[in-house]
Order: sequence, then C-alpha cells, then structure tokens
Amino acid sequence: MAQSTVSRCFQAKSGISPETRGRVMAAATALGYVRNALARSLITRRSNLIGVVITQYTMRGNPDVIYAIGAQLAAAGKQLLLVTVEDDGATLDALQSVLEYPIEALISCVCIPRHDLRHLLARRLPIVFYNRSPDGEAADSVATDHAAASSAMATALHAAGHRRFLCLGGPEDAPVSRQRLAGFAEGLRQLGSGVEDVLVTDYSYAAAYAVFLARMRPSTGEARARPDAVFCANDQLAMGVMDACRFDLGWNVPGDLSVVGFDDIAEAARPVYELTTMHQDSVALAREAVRLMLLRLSHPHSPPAHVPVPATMIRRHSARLGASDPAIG
Amino acid sequence: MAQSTVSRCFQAKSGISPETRGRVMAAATALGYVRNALARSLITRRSNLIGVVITQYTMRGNPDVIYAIGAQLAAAGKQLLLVTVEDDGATLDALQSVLEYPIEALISCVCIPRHDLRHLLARRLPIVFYNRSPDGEAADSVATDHAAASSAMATALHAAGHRRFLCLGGPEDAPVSRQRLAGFAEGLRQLGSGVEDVLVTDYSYAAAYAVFLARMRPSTGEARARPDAVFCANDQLAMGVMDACRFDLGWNVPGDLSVVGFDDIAEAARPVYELTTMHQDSVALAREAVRLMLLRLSHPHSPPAHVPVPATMIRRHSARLGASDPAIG
DNA sequence: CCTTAGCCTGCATTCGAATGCAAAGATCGG
DNA sequence: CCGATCTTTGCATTCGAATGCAGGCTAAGG
Repeated sequence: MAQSTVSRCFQAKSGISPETRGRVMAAATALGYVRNALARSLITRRSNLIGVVITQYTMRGNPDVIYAIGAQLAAAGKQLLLVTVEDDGATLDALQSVLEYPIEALISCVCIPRHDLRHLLARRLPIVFYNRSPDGEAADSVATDHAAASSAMATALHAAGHRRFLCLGGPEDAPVSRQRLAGFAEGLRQLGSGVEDVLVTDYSYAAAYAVFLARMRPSTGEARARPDAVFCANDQLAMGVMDACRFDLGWNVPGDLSVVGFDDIAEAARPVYELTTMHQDSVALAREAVRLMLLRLSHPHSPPAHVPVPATMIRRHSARLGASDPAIG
Repeated sequence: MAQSTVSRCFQAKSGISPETRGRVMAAATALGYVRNALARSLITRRSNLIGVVITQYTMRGNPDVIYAIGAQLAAAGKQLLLVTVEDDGATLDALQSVLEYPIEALISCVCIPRHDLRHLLARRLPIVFYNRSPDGEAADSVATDHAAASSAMATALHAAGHRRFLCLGGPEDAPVSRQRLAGFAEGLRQLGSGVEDVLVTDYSYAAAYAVFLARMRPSTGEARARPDAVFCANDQLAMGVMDACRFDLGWNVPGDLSVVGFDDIAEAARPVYELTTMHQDSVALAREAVRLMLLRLSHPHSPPAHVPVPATMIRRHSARLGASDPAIG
C-alpha cells in the first residue's frame, strides 16, 4: 500500500474504499500513528496556529479572557500559541519567536508600536486587537466602547448631584485607562463640569488604596477637600478606594462619597463591595475577536473592522445615583 | 548562492564567512524573510512546542499560573500551545488536536484518566503534572504538599481550642480539594478529633455562601449547632463563608467561629477579609514544573520525580489561633 | 611552483504528508 | 464479449529547512 493511499484515508471526502480505509485505520491505532500537523501545514500552507499576546495584568484582571478565546479557537479548529509579555506592549523582538512559527493570525491584547505593527501587516499577518487600538493602521479591532460608557457614568453621577470628581487611572500610558478617563472627562465637560484631578496607579488594589489615602490625608498637612465621587478605571482600583475609606478614613460609601468602577469583575457583586460599575463583557469581546479573525482569514482584502461592544451600567450600592437606583442583592 | 548556504547563515557556529553571512542577513531583512520553524522542526525533530492543559477554574483561582509557566517556557526557548478544558480532566479526545502537533512535552494542570495517561506515556510523551497526581504512572509531578499543610492547619485550630469542625470542598472528584480535606481530617484524627461534615461546592464564592447558609439556617426548621471552625479547600470558599456569616447570619468572624482558607490569593490580604490561610506558591510550582520538564527532555530515562512544594501558614484575623497569632496589615 | 591543509560553498537527500496525473481494477450497457 | 465510465490506487513531486559529503578556493610551507 502506497503512502499516498494512507494519506487519503485521513481525509474526509477522498476516493478511498471503506475496506481500505478500515484496514488503514486499524493499523494506525495499532501502531499508535497520528498524523503530523506540522508536516501537513508545510504543504497545505495552513498551520491552524493562532498567536495570542497577553499581559499578566489582563490575566489577573480578566482571567476569563484567555479561556474564552481558547474555547472559541478550539471550536474553530485552531490552536492557541500563547505569548506572554511583561508590559502592555509587544515589539517585534518580543514576538520574534512566535513569528518564526507560521501563525495564521495574531490576536493581541496588548499594544504594538506603530512601526512594528506596520511591519507585521506588511507581512500580510492578520491582526485583531482586543480592547486596544490599531493606531490608525489597517488592522481589525474589537473593544468595549470605553468612551461612551464612561461618559454615561459621568452623566449618571452628575445627574445625582455630584460635582467634585476625582479619578483613578492605571499607568499613564495604559490605553484602556486613558480612554475611560477621557470619556469620563468629556462627559463631564459637556455638562459644564470637570474632573478635579487624576491619580496614577499600577492598576492594583494596593496602589489605589495607598494613592487615594495619600491624597486624602497628605503628610504635608495641607488637607484636601473631600470629593463627591471617585471614578476608577477598573474595579480593583474602586475596591481599593472603598477600603481606604472604610478602614482608614472612616468615611461611609456611598454616604460620604460615591465610588464607581469599571469591568464588573466577579468580586464587585459581593456584599462587601456592592460596587456600582460598568459591565464589560469579556466573553462577547473574545467571541467577536475570534469571529473577526476568522472573517479576515476568509476575506483578506475586506476593509478593517472595528467592533464596539457596549458596556452596561450595573447599579449597586457604592454610589448615589438617584431615584432609578434599584436594589441588587 | 545555494539554499544550503543561506540555511547555514542562520546557525550560530557553522563555517560561513562573515562577509557572506552579512550579505545574506541584509537580503533577509530586505525581503522580510524569517525562517520557518515548522519546516525546521520537521528535519531536526525538535518542535520546541510544549502543550499546557488548564481549566477555567485554575485560571480564575490562580491567574498567575499560566503567566508563570509562559515566562519560564519563553526563557527556555519553548513555545506554549494552550489547551483549555471545561472540567478537571482531559481525555485523549480532548487532547487529540494538540497531539497532532508534535509537542515535546505536556504540562497538565488537570487530571488525565489512567488509561489515557498510559497511552500518552507509551507514545514517549513526557508529561509533568501541576498540582495533580500521575496516579501511579511514570510521569513527573510537582504539587503543593496539600496533606501536610492541611494537617498543620488542623493542628493549629485544634491547639487554639476548636472542637467542632466543618469543611467546605470543591466538586467531589476534584483531586486538590480531596487531598486538602483528607489532610485536614487526618490531622484531626491524630489529635483524637474529627470533622463533623463536609459540604460540596463548585469551588465558587457564591456556592460557598449559599451552601453554608443553607446548612446553618435550614428551611426544614431543624437548626444545626454552630461549628467552632470552618476549613475551606480554597480562599474563594472561605470568603463566601465569611460573608454569609457577616451579611446573613450576623455572626462575628473570628469571634463566633474561625474561618480558614487555602491558596492565599491576593484578595485574602485585604482588610475586608484578613483571611488566615495557607500560602500556595504558584510561581514556584510553575518554575519547578518547567524545570522538571526540561530535565525530562534531557534525561528521558531517569526515574519519575515528584516535587512537593511546601505551603506556609499565613496568620491573619479570620481565625483564633492562640497567642502566636501576629497582626498582619 | 607545487602540495597540503583548512575554510567555504553547493549538490543532493531527508523529514512527513498532500495532491495532480496516470494506470489499474470494477461495473455496466450494448 | 468489448469498450466506456467510474472508482480506487500508486508514482512522483512539493512544501522549507537541515546536513553529509565532495569539490573549489585560499593560504602557508617546502
């Protein structure tokens, strides 16, 4: 029996008699033979490998992201080649090792410098950004509508009578944080109000706790006036602020000030926090990212798509948001 | 210039004149050429691909695990092929797709049925289990010493005067949960004491909250006596129990009862919980797992290694543990 | 000027699987 | 019983890179 006959036995609709295929399959299981996907991809020019770039922060903040992407890719018959990077940014150097593998596409949960991005796109490597911007380059992206959601939060807080606003963001160059803070500020601006100040953190609970405390109770002696409301770029930060209020400052939330977050992570719903926040649908984002990627593989020349995923406001009890404020357990 | 000359230019110590190599490299960057790792692995028989199997639970409970493994693999020049599975268990079927890729080894954070495991080992595929047991088969493993740690926790609680013990575990077949519960029970047994009951959950905060509440305040009317201490198979569960006490039962922790967890996740240190727990060093586990794997690749025939990683007790304020109980912020 | 050694380079083969094309075998109508 | 058609199988080539071997080239020594 020829090698080509065996090869054809493993393909669905090839002219192989059931009897021959049966014998081949039996021999294969007996010998423990599995076909080599690498050798196959060499000739078919389809590796079914998808690179996924992610940071530790994303994994910590949204552990479901990778799982969701993995599940979607598996359903599409693709393999997930994971690349972890330290900071939110991947250069060609960092990606070099994966690029030697002929990945069919890249799903990036981190920023890519414009120059490097252009280089990758010139290689005809399809790239889908997850909650990141392609920076004007011709790549697909899917992202929560941070600006609209943050603006809506600003409107809700303003309508409830808040006037003195403080914000907590992530690192200064973190794109998601910037978009959320900008959207919030813009929302206030349109209402004739504004943000008093923005505190920078590393996105962590501990940093938020410390930075907020230092701001409210400065060692220099010059005490600052208490804000009405604190808008945080993610839930971790909001929890840090809430705990600083409760455990150090002795302030009541939302009695003395309102605190809101963003993401709606699992902990936000706990009775210890009851955090009012914007729900970011990670699973929907992951699904859309994979969908866009598959679409791009089948239509390489269609114009780049940018899919906004709406966020929904979850009104719990960490902020005074007026009459429409429902009780959620 | 021959194809073989170009090939040799990309290898470190091959007889290629600096001048030729320079010209080749220049042409390569100009054309955007990168060598194809797949084609290379076909002839060198080294794919540098490492399969990593993980569940959503692991990712949620210990988001740093994948990151740590990824970082370690990257440092070793390996690629991470991620496989996500629904439940804690991977059959040959679930692994089929990765097995077609000639992975050099598998790091499994989930169980593998004995029969399938034997099959994989027969294929000479090195397997390292992460916090799981190779079930008597000849595979390497690295795991927290659950039994010793849980037993130590039992001893500490007993020494502090607790006598009525309740436990919360994960799903009934979850191996880590079983080891921790068994270790705790064994520790008590040696002290002449025992566990009153074990409640089953799906490892989640919400389930722990609900199950514990149902147990303590049964709708059937027959009220149960309150336990002295609750041992939980992970921190999520412990937090659920603590919140059920505070927000529904009106019980004081640790005044009315002690609650302890396992893992020492980031949230456990927050002032809202101050959870007394056993610290599991995920990063050390990941590092050991990769180390074992690399060792196995270089020494295929050495006897299987089982590396226990000790857990350390973190005494905070969710349990009365006697005089040596230090204050931790 | 010739020889010997050493350094480079090129030819040809190899890894494992897919596939176009041709040939062999099976089936059937005339 | 023969040719036509369809099904099944085998041959040979291909993907991209690595490598043993042989031959060309250079340099040094006699």
